Amino acid sequence: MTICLAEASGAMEALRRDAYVADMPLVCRSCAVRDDGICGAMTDGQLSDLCRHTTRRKIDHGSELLSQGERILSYANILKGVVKLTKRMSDGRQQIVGLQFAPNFIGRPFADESALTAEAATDIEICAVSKPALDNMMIHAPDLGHRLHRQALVELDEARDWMLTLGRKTAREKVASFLHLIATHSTRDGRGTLRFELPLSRQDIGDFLGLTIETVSRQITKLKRENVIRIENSRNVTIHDLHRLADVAGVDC
Amino acid sequence: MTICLAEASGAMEALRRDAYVADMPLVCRSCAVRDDGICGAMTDGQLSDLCRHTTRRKIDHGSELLSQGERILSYANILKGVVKLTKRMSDGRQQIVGLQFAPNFIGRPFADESALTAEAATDIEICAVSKPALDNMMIHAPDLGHRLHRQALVELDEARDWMLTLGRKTAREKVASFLHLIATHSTRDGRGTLRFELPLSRQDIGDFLGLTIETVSRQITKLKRENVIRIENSRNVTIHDLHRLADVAGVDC
DNA sequence: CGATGTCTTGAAGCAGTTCAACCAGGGTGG
DNA sequence: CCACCCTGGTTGAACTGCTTCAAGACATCG
Repeated sequence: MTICLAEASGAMEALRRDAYVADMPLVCRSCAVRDDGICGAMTDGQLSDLCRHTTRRKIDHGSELLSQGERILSYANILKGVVKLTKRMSDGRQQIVGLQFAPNFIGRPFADESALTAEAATDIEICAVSKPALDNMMIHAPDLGHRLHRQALVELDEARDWMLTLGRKTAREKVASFLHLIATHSTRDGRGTLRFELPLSRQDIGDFLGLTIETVSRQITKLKRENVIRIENSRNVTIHDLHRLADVAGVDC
Repeated sequence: MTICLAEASGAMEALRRDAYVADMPLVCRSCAVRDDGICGAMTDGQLSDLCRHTTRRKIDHGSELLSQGERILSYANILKGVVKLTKRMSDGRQQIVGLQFAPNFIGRPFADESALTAEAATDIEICAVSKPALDNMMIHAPDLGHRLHRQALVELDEARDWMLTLGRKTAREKVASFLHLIATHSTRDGRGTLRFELPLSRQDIGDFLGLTIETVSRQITKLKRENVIRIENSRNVTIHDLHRLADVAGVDC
């Protein structure tokens, strides 16, 4: 099932051997998220230590990183792209319970088995870390523990925010909330207007919002007609007035 | 607004002064949760240190411990009772995003301002701890940090489980899920049959499930008619077959 | 160019809401 | 002690927002 976070050996042996002697590992030097995520909490020394247990990978959208009920063998840093975390019921119903963007960390310390499925929503790039190696490092680097603790709390806040969306918002507000979420996680280019590509299919959006694909589509069309958003090719979104979108989403009230 | 987690000084000065010289603080000796929650991670010495910054309190149901948007000045351990965590929108809609039972810890490390409201669902008893004191202790007691980290992750798991309930289950399944949740958090007396009192009003249950009070009532009545549950005085529940309830709830699939 | 997958649109159905009345228990005061 | 109210819960009937089912549009790719 799982293609990435399950196996340990990687393809970059040579690079990593070099890295081991250097102050900062070679792979990490050009890393986009060297100072973010959990790596920001580590010294060059710790990093080159840990580096012997990491593997960089590119993964196509749709591939599972980790599967509900499966043993967790690795953690991972997202370097690029979006990962969706989903929960499934036996009859096929499913709910996306979280979206992870770069440079976030994926994994669940203190657990052997995954309670959810992690799947690449877009094509992604990750830096996988062997679980025992990081667990071990956590003992000796309290700063690392703090970062992970902090991220867990941020994810908890996000999950609870979304519970309000799922439980109490209308379809219109839900869709607007989703667009708002993606908008605020994309790099703002230019002043005011935001332009980004949706990382999720309509089906995924539905699974994230607890709606059907049709309802999502209808609400998007409606927001389009009202000029709250603009969409081309069903994935490329432009937002002129983020504040207005937030208003429709019922955010920040 | 907040009546408890905001102020620092308490009524048990004398007791606590005594506690300071003893190995294990006097207040803690008879404490029901001494070995659970976060206190279980502490030595007697640490405990008597921390003890100078704690206050035991009884609080009536309905009282707010902490209010959305307010500064966090204290943490608390729940010794008895149930606390609900809610999020409100400006138009009055609200969603319960978590229930906390004894001996859980309430609070949000690494944040100054609360993103949610904590309110006593039942009459409760808590042991409030000054935030700076515990924050400080966290630096020197990594074990404490781990416990808090662990609890945050458990809460995250619970939140995500509930997202599936909110987003993808029917009213019937939702109500059954709620009853199942409460059932599994109450002490099982006797073999098989469970008997407990609902800690939440119908309104609260609705706010927890993203339903109206009427729908909750109807579904409960239906489950009653089908002998999945028994209810007396609208609050005292008896469950003969927990497995059957789990089945109706769509849990564990 | 047809084939396939993704998205949109329409029409009908239904689960859950809304509005309104009613019921039960528990206090309060005459 | 009964009449009164008040709060929390139940039940009914009409409505509506979202789903379901079904068909069509659009884009991509062999």
